[in-house]
Amino acid sequence: MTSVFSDKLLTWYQQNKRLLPWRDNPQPYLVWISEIMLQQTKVETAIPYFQRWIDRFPDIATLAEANQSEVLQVWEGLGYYARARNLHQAAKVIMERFNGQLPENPTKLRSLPGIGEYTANAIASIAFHQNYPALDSNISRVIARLIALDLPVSDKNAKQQIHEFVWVQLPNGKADQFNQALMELGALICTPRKPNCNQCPLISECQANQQNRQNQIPRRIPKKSLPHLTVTAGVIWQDRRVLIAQRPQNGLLGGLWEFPGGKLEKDESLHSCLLRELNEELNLPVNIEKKIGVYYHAYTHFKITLHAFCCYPVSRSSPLPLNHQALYWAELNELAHFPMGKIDRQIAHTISKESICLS
DNA sequence: TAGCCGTGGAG
DNA sequence: TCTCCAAGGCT
Repeated sequence: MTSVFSDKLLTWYQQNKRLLPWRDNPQPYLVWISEIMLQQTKVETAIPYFQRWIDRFPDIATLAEANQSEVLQVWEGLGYYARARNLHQAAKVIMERFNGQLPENPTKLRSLPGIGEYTANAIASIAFHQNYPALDSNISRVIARLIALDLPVSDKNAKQQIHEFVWVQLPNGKADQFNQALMELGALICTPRKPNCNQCPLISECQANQQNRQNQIPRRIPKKSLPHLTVTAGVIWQDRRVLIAQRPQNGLLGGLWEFPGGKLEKDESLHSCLLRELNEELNLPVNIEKKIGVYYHAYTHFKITLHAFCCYPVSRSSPLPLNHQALYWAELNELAHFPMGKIDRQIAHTISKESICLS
């Protein structure tokens, strides 16, 4: 059964939906990849990554057989790298336990790494046309405004009310359109700040608009200020090669490569910090030569200012991967083949372009 | 359960 | 280098 509400919503969606590379042909694999890429990521950001991913890994079997370093390379720049590691691992599980086919059941989908409640329901509805609501932050915001919910959407009670609302409104057999329509509305019209209420197809049913509180709903939770760290990194040269180190599998930038270094401690100079870190991480005494640059970056939970230096081992020696998965002496033209985070990629560009320390 | 996990764009 | 936050999941 349908309602005036869902009729208005679906009509608006048919007339205003964006043409997206995964939308016209919702094959399960394409829907899965798109949903993972879109977690905490804007559509415009994800599109070129999606195209590259599908070109490189056209199906689940190809993905399962790939090397993790290829997977992370294609993902480089998108962030939240656990998503890529989980996609890779899930592909292997699908080959082994599900005959190479993405399961249709939301419970089975949720057993795969990287798929939680939202993504399982999104795949079940969009790829397999099952009747499940997929509650993401867009939909939660839209519903919160529709019912003038005076709570943060993360609140347990708020989630309950939102959940009840979508289950009541969900048109049987059209969950795929319903879910995507609400998300599209949240992304294009019912935006977090300054929603475009005069273009909204649901304006006459929106309690927040009627109360002129659309800018106060949903309620925001004040954020803590981020700690700001100072960090050093060494570009260590030997035989015209530079030393790169692979970060541990889990945690920040897991599996990516970096120029080794670490956090500045209290009352420590940049040079002593770098010497100490290279000894702790690599058991490698070095001489520090010229400074390469200063890099600022904001992660999700802290900000850093990183000072990068050219270094040379005091004597010919072999560093040890005491804090890393692996070490590698790379030629400059090899660096592009090793997945890196934003700052380390910038450093790699700098030393490649300017031949710093090489002459 | 609340903290961890990237990056880019908008304001 | 200000704040906010985007189709969340994991521990």
